[in-house]
Amino acid sequence: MQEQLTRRIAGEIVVSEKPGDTLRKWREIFHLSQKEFANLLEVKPSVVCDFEKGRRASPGIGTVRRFVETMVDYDSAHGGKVVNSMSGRRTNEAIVDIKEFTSGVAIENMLETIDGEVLAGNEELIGRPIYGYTMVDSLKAITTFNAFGEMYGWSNERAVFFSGVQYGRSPMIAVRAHPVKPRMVVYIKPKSVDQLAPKLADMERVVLVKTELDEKTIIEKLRYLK
Amino acid sequence: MQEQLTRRIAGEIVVSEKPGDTLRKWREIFHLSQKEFANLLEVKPSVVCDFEKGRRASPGIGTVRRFVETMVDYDSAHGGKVVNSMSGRRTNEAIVDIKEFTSGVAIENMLETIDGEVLAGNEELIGRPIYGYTMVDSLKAITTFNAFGEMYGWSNERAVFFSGVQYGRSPMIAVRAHPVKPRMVVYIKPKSVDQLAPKLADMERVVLVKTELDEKTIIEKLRYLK
DNA sequence: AAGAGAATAAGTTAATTGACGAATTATAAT
DNA sequence: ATTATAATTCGTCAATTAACTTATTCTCTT
Repeated sequence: MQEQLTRRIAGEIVVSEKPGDTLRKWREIFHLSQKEFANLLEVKPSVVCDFEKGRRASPGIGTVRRFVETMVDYDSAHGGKVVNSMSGRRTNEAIVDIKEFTSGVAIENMLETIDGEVLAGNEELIGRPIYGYTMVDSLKAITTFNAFGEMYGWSNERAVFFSGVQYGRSPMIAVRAHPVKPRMVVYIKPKSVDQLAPKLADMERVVLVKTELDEKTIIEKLRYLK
Repeated sequence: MQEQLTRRIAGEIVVSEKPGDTLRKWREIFHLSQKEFANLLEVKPSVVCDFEKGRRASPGIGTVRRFVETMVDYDSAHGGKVVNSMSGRRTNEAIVDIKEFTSGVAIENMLETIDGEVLAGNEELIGRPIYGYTMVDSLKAITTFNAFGEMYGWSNERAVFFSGVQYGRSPMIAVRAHPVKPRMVVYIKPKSVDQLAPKLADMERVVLVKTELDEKTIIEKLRYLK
């Protein structure tokens, strides 16, 4: 949550026409005076002012990061009023885990890691890199309206893990129906796999895989993958 | 959409442990070689490498911005494969408009701009600043499951405009029910306003306002407010 | 095994940042 | 009106960035 917000603010500052104004806006949202803020940062107030007033037109990302993190951390340490007020959003119980890698991971690599059996997908598809994954509970994902949009993290070049799979049909149908497609779909301990599933996977050029590892183990193993 | 993605990537780079890796990740997602990317940026390939390899530990935000915008613009200009693939999310038809200001706007200011009549809220509440607004269609917002979480932009210190208001009760009840509260609620041309609404507003310390301007006019006027 | 393209490394220079402190100008609050 | 307190301006200077060039090392593909 904090991380999310930190990224968000940082992004806004970087892209902003007037980074200084944006920084100030956030300082004010956090109810900090320049002086207080400067104290937290262990710099002089004039430094804060220089940034806000744009004398420092293109601060380094280190500086931006420090500034933003300081605000967010400060707030968190004081009850997280602001941070929490931003968090009444985007928690979907269907999503068990969602993560981005810092760099690409070849699908083959992930296959090994999760001990996966390929149900659909050729050499070429398996060679492609993915940049993150999402793990969802199938039943909840289907009943929780809107879950499929939220499934995709920041890149759709990712793997989607489904747990609680019965026949393995619905998840692929959902993938087919949704405009955004993942590169890889993994069924976690499916009861069975309907023959339609691999067909749909082929049509969508998605690698379909099943694994007998359980959710926890998978998350654990993936933690150390990039 | 582009803007969104640009901010997102920029934020990720700034906060990243290894900004260079993150930059590279995105360059790869956009399917650009260092050389191609360097050409687009009109710099030498070694410059790209310098960043990716972290020789530039804390690049200026101007640089980051240029890099990210170049990738995103390039993609957009070539069919927007990547940009569009990220966009299968977060489109809620209930939301008519949503915007963040670059700096705080006093509620009083906004009142003038939209020619609003105060139904609830004292001096103190009216003096507070807001940092953005969201305009929603009441009916859709209520029928579209989950809309109330999405209503809040990046700060909840904002105004929420409701159009299509019948009795003006439901919107305030929704506000009351939701954990995150806006600072200001505006009814656009309400048919009537139930007496319960201002009571709820008082309880929540929210400024409740009605205006007889229509949606378009409001959006137009707000465009020039900060 | 050779050769091409991509990626890294290293050396260099001008421009900018990051930070300070002192002086100045708002902005409240008694 | 007076006194704090907060915010801004600006000159200065060491440290860093941004960018170029050229040379070297990977990594494929044929």
